[in-house]
This record gives sequence, C-alpha cells and structure tokens, in this order.
Amino acid sequence: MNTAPTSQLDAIAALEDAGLRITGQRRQVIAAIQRRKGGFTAEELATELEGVGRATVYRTLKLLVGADVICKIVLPDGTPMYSPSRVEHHHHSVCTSCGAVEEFRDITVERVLRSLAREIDGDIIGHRMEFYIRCGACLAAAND
Amino acid sequence: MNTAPTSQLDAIAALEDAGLRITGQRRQVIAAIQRRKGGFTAEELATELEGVGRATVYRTLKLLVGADVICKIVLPDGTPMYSPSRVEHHHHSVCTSCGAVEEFRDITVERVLRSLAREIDGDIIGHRMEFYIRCGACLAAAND
DNA sequence: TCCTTAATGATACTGAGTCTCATAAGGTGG
DNA sequence: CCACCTTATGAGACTCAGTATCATTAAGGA
Repeated sequence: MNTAPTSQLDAIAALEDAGLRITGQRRQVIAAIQRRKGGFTAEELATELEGVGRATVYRTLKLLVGADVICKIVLPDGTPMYSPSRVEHHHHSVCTSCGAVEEFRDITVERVLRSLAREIDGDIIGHRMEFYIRCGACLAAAND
Repeated sequence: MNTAPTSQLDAIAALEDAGLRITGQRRQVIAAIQRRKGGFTAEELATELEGVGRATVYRTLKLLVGADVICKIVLPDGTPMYSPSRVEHHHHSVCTSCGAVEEFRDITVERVLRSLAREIDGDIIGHRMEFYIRCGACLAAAND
C-alpha cells in the first residue's frame, strides 16, 4: 500500500519535488498542521500563525492539498475543513459533534467505483465521498 | 421505489405539507426550476427572476432542498449547484465539461453504506457522494 | 373581510477564498 | 559567498455564496 507524506520532512520533500521553494512561512504552516494531527480550518491556522499572512496560509494549504499532504473535507453545512492525509487514496468520516476526522480506505468502496464506472455513460474523472457520523466518544458522552 | 416531487404541483404540495405558504415568489422559483430540468446555480435563478429578491431565491432554494424537491451538489472546485430530484435517495454524476447532472441510484452504493456502518466506530448520520465525469456527449464532441 | 403570522426585499454583513502589486526572500551559477 | 533572477509574501481590496436585519407586504384561516 502506498502511503502519503506523513512527517514534516515528507511534506517538505513533497513541496520540493514539485519544484517549490521551502520558505519559513511554509515550514510554519506545515509545523502547525503536524502539531494538531486532526481536522482544522484555514482560518484557525491563519489566526494561530501570526507571523504568516492569511493569503499565504491559503496558498500553502492549496499547495499541500495538491501534493496530497492534506485533504479538504466539506461538512454537511458546506463548511470546509482540512485534515492531514495518512493513506494515499482514502475517504473520510467526520464527527459532526466534535469534528474528529477519521480516514478509511475500503476496498468495497473501490469496488463500487469500478462498478459505477461501467454504468455511467462517460469517463469518471473523480469523486467526492464523505461520511458524517457521531463518533463513539460523542455517543458515549451523550449516554452519561 | 419511492419517488420525489417531480412536477410544479408536487413541489408546491411538498411546501404545503411542510406548513409553508404558497407565495407568488415561491411559485416563480419553482416554475423557473421546472423550466430548466437540469443543473443550475442560485445566482442564475436570481438573475432570471427579476421580480424575486436574491434573498428570497436563496431562502426558497433552501426550503426546496429540505423538502427533497431539489438537491445541492458541490463541484470539485467547490462551486455549488442545484438540481431537481427525481428519485428519493440518489447520488449524482456531474459532467465537468458541460455541467449536465445525472441522478443514479445504485444498490451497490447502499450496500457499501451498510458495510461501512459496521466498520465505523459511531453512528453514520449522513454522507455525501458525487461523481465527476466527462459525459458521453462531451467525449464524442471532443473526438471530432 | 379581518387579522395574525409568515414571507419578502433592500441592504449590510459574514466566511472562504482569490487577486494585485510592491517588497522580500529562496536557491542556483558563477 | 555573492549577485541575480525568479518565486513567494503581505496588506488589503475584491468576489462569490449565502445569511441576518428589519420595516413592509401579503397568505390564508376565522
């Protein structure tokens, strides 16, 4: 199984591989992402990183999404969130209570994609798939 | 198989069932949607319906989404689109060239959802799933 | 028809992201 | 190690989709 960049160094290498410069700001953004290890919003990051401009945060996030270092998730209400990628091709479940993001890779999902490819008139060039859940922890908390 | 509201009258009935008033503006929005029978943006509708305020168009769209008369789709670049619903529980394929939206209902998809429900720690309360394609017509046009 | 309540429109506002453009680094080649 | 060319940055204006406010208007049941 292929793995996506996982550490600071991997993320930096991914940018280098794309012929991009490794700037102090980009390091800061990457470090901040690795520090959290969970879902986050662009605005959160921009607020946290006072030394990095808002535009730069958004620009860097976009680069990192393109390099598969992080991915962008859309909540049911349309709010975008970002989350570090651990597995190359994967989907997400997002807890709508606590915002926890889990990645999963399910061969069943891949199978469906292939079966749909046969049914659909045209070429499938991409897809979006997210599950909205109440995670175990939130359910447990609610039952106290 | 259950079917979702399909005609003007069904859409109006759906609003009535929800205890909402049938206003001239809402009739106009519904009529404009039925006139197209395809994907559209909120802003398109607001421009077309000069007699209806922008806020009202958005409000009505939201009600219609809630009543399963239309559904909201998100393109890969994040652009939102709306499309009339024909089938109750379904997913979409959107052609990224021409914007054509197709609905499909696939029992395989439902099966995956159930299998994932078992794997995921927590309750699945919803999901989002969209396929981005190049439709047959666009492929044919490109091959000329 | 009257009257309560819900809906509307104009407009200001929010949130997420992009654009512009002058200024400030990166990271080679010498 | 320096100069230089190019890429990246920051500040702030702008866009796009949608929401909030609130005074005014109109549904539709009694």
